[in-house]
Amino acid sequence: MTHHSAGGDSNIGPVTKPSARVEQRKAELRREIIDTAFDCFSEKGYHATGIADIAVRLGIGHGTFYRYFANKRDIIDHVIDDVTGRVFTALATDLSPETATTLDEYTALLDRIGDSLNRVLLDDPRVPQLLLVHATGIDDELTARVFGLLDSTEVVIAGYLDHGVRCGYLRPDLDTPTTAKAALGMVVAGIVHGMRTPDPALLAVYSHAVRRLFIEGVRVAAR
Amino acid sequence: MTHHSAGGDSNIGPVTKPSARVEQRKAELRREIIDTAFDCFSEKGYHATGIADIAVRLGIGHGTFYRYFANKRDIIDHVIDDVTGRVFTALATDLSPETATTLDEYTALLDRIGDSLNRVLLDDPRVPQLLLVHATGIDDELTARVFGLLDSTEVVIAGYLDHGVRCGYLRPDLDTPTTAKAALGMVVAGIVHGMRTPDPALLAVYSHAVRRLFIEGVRVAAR
Amino acid sequence: MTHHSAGGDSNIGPVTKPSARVEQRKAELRREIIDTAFDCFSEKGYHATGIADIAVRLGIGHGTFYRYFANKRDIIDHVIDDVTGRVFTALATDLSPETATTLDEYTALLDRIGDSLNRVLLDDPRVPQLLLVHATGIDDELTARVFGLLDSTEVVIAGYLDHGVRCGYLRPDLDTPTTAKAALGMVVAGIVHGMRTPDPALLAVYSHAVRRLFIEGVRVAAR
Amino acid sequence: MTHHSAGGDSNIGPVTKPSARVEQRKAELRREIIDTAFDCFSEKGYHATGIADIAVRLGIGHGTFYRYFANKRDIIDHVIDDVTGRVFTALATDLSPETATTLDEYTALLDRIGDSLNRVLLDDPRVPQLLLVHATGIDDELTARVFGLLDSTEVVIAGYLDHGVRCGYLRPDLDTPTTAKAALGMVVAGIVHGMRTPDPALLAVYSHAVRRLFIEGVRVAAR
DNA sequence: CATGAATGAGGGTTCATTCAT
DNA sequence: AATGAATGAACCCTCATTCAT
Repeated sequence: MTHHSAGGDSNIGPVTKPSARVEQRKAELRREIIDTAFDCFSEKGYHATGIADIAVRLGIGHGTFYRYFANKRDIIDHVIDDVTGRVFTALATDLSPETATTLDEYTALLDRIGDSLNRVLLDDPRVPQLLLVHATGIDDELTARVFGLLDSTEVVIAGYLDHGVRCGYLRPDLDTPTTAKAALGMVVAGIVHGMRTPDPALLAVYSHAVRRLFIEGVRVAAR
Repeated sequence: MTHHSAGGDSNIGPVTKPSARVEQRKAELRREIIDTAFDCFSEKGYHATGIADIAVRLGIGHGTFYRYFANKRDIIDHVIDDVTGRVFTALATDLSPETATTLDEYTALLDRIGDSLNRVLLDDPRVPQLLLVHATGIDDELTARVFGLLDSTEVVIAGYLDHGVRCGYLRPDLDTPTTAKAALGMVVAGIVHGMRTPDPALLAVYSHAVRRLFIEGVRVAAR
Repeated sequence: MTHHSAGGDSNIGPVTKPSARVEQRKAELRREIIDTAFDCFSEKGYHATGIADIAVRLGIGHGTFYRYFANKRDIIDHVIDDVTGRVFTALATDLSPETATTLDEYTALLDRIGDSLNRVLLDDPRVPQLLLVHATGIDDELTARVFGLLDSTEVVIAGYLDHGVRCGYLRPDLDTPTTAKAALGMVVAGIVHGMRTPDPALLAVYSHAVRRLFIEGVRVAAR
Repeated sequence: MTHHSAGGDSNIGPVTKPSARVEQRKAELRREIIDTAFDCFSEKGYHATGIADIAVRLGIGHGTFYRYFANKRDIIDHVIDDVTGRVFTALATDLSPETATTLDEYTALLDRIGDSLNRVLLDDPRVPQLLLVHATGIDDELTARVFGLLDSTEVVIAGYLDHGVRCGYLRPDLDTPTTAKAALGMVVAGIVHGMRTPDPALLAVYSHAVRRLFIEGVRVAAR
């Protein structure tokens, strides 16, 4: 029964139907198109990128593109989705929710968050390039989505701050949503910085300065 | 501004030469084109705006446009220049360079800077709309210019911080350029916030929170 | 379905060779493709119908289509052939050639012809829809074929007229080919009418009016 | 004042404003586009004709086309309008409404109507070519318009018949709308005939046969 | 033999830019 | 100097057809 004849894919058990092979190949190509589109969009921008550019770079006919995505607008949506997903996944893995119960632990948490961000975004500066430089201004809807992303992040940060207030190592009167917005502002500034001059060392310096500013402010010896 | 012509043209008494009249009219129209282009670009974005849109809105032929600006790329440059100039002028008027010698004075100065920004930008949310949403991603060069603007602002902020350090009301070991970047991040976050939901009250809340965070950090009772 | 195993499946008596089975299946599918193509073409028109539309409606892959027909042009040809054949078959069955020997019999014959036409064409208004609305203008050759159809019909009609002349109940000086053309014009007008508003009653009224006009003309009491 | 200087078109009186010149030129080009589109559509059909074909044949850039017509659909509409108008104008000039009061006069009127039709349509067989061969099947709406044209004609014919009934030279029980439809069928058959083989002589023969059939029917000596 | 993924010619449409008036 | 008619490069998208599986 287990005749390992030619091919070997038509054997017993849950046979990978030929359609499954094809299905997988399609998923692969879809993935490749998204990736290549991501490359093009983040490098040249949405408007400067033609469907043909994506197709040529992938070595496929441009008609093929339209078998996988409805139109040009469709692909940028999927690219953004993909990038967003990747970023959030990467972040979510790393930072456990409320491990910090003291200020020191909190500082350490911030360290880790910063590191994660750096790893995710600076590993590939094309991510912020796409999200912050090229994705805005294509479309009202898309712009809204990017800002929505930032809003979500703010909420997450605010959650961390709330936790800190509850634990008593952050000011009890802290306006957490607003402070979250300010914090995110600093984070984004750092991301943009790293995007423009991708130097891990500089990033570390920035992270450190932000962390200290955030925790202690800039005044001399408090009191 | 760059009239290198012979003889002054705004000379009292002696007849305003016809050419001067014409020159003035041209300058006016040029100004109007820039303003209208600003309107269009900030509302619909660069790519969605056609030269015809600008011309129609102004009531001129679109051929005329090209007598004043070399091409579409040229006008966005001038619009950005114009906006930048307006912002800096407005800010420069208000905030005297180094009037703060104590932390309280410094806080007051920050107040005033914040107010100025609000007045300038939130008065017309189309300014950040243009600079942050629509101007990026048109062009590498233009993107660079927008970032250059932020860089310049950072330098200015860093100057303030240096002054504070010298005056002794800011931490002597403050990494001023880096802290400036973080500060600008918070400012930009506020601007974006105001651009999206233009509510002066919310803005004031944000300004206050940022100021306090900046001065004191977020920790409980320092030490 | 395509088990080409040994042994005939439904072979009574002399074995239907497997190839015959296949041959028959092919013929069936071919038939179905033509029918479905007819549906699509007559409903949406030639250009608005894609090969994919036909294939999807039939539940076959669109590649399969090309195993039965050379190209899109090919199928419309066969559809027209098929329709033409069906119409002529239906008509031929009913109307025996030269049964009319008196004017009354002739009138009765015209009745029957009219009824047949109605049955064939109005039963399915998609037939004239295809032939008269969609088939013309695709192609010079195809247009010619449709007109050829009409020409053939003219010849048939002329035959009937000749018979009437020979029998003496039609004017001896009747220009039969030309009159046939006029008669066909009236018939086609009726078909188009029925195609647009398929009401058997109206059709009957039209048939009657045409018959009387044809036989007697429109003048008052001849002479 | 009357300096007959160069040109001579800027003289006194209602000066043809330069804009008027241009306006006229635009109208001309618009006309030429319609004519050329008519040529292309009637020769090759709607689908086989590209905007580029029209433009090239006219010696203009294809972008220019879009300054005069919104899209491809728009031009066929205007072409049909134009053709329709031309036909109706030509017919309306010739055939005065109700000049016929006797059967003989009526016959003469039919003669003239026939001649007019011949002149209009056979002068340019491309007119029926466009209307009957190429215009149907492009679009439901356009097909409806063509049929509407025929309907209108039917109404006109019915009017003539009603007049004849009132005058007493046509059967009092004549179903005029229905007979009009039949009559139009014969006319269209003739037009199609002339379109396919444009021979005035044949046309005359057909006209004559139709007239006689129409007036007297085909039976022998009406008692 | 059936399938449908891949292909690319082809066509409609837009719009920045030029230039004759 | 102003105008806007003309232009054509460029781009998005469709769909008939091919061919490897």
